[in-house]
Amino acid sequence: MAQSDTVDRILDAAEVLFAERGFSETSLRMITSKANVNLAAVNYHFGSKNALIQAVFSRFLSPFAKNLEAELKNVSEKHAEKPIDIETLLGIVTSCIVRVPTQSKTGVSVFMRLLGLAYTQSQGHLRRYLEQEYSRAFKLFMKHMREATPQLSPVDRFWRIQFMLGTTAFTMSSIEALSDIIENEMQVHSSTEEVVKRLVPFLAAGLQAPVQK
Amino acid sequence: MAQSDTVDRILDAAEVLFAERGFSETSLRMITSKANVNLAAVNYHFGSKNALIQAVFSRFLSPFAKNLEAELKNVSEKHAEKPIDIETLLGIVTSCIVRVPTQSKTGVSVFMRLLGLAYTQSQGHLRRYLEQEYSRAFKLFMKHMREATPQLSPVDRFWRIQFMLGTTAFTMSSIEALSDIIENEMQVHSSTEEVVKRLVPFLAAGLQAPVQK
DNA sequence: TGTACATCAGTGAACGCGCGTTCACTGATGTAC
DNA sequence: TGTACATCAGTGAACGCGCGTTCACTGATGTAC
Repeated sequence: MAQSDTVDRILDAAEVLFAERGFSETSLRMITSKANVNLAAVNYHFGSKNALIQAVFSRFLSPFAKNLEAELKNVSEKHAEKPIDIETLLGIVTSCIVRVPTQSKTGVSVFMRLLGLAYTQSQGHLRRYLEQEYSRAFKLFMKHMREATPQLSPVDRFWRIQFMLGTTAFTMSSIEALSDIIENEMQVHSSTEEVVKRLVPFLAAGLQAPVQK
Repeated sequence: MAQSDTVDRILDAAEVLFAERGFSETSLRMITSKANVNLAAVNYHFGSKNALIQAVFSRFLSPFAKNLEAELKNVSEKHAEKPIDIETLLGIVTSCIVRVPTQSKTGVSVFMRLLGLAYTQSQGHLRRYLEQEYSRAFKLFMKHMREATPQLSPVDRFWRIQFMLGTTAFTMSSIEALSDIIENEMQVHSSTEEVVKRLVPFLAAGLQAPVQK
């Protein structure tokens, strides 16, 4: 056991358990026993349970944000000042997500479920941490979103982007349960990648729907 | 204090606190002290915390399900065997939701946030209870959904309905936070009803989006 | 090269706390005879 | 009409439990002289 592979073992176990059960429903004792690590090691290495939660997110959000910023800059240079259309924009986001987990330890679906939970269960400290930590990538993405939907008023755009994030977050947070249901009822297997492929046209159509009255 | 208005006081307090904080983050002591009621009264009247959670949902879901079934039957008779279109269908659902809270004690947004949390935080017992209790209304709604989207394959329809539920649940569960943000940033006030009005075209467009490949 | 000390990852046991639940009890109201 | 008993809403205090956190400690490794 090399020096401080303990830290990674804790992060791996926490990532999986948080994704399976949520944050307040996962105790440090569950995490440390899954990781085969002493209970006190979490507070030794991370300081608190909240700091551990944030560290779990950093480990996968940091490479994602880096990918996203790079890719957005790259594509917008190719587009030579013309705005990127919505489908391309959403495609960039999903491809950046899919590209991360090779760096992380577990599959895409765990990653996705955590993203869903982050929006859905966040207890304040996490939301504040994420906003502060990834505001640059988020603002860049929003700039392109603005350019891709010039027909929308700021208020309509705001709400539609929230609807889009909501759909994604929710779907991702319950993707395992939903895949099981459809496998039972219709004998069709759905990978996370396939679900994302179905999600993109739904979102793009919703974003571009005519505004009512 | 008339006989067993205690029960209603507990339900009122629990409804508000669950909506504000989620289920496992709300303790019985918070509920009973807000309700000005003895701690033991919850277990006396409901038996357990889980049973209280279910009771909170029943109190608003039962009239909603009743409204919905009646309205669906009513409108489909008028349509004389022709399928109801999506916009009308979604309009029926939202109008049935909006019509409930006069029977319940608190506003629409609490109701909505609870609906969101039910999907998002449900700890198994709640999901099982809701599925069993309201399967008839749900199946009726699904039948009309099927007829309104004949162009979709069963798998596509399944996923798009989940996307739709997800968008709604998520938006409703964070509607307060989002309304605050937009009020700060753009000086625009958004009532729950207005957000729902924005949501419907988004959902309808997503549901009817062309299927990719 | 040897010794003394500092640093650091990790440990085992305990801490205090808030939780859901239980239990013996009270006091008001209804019912039977 | 009066008495004995049953029912029922509500109470106060305690129960055991699992939680996140703390603390004194160990033992290995690195550093200074």
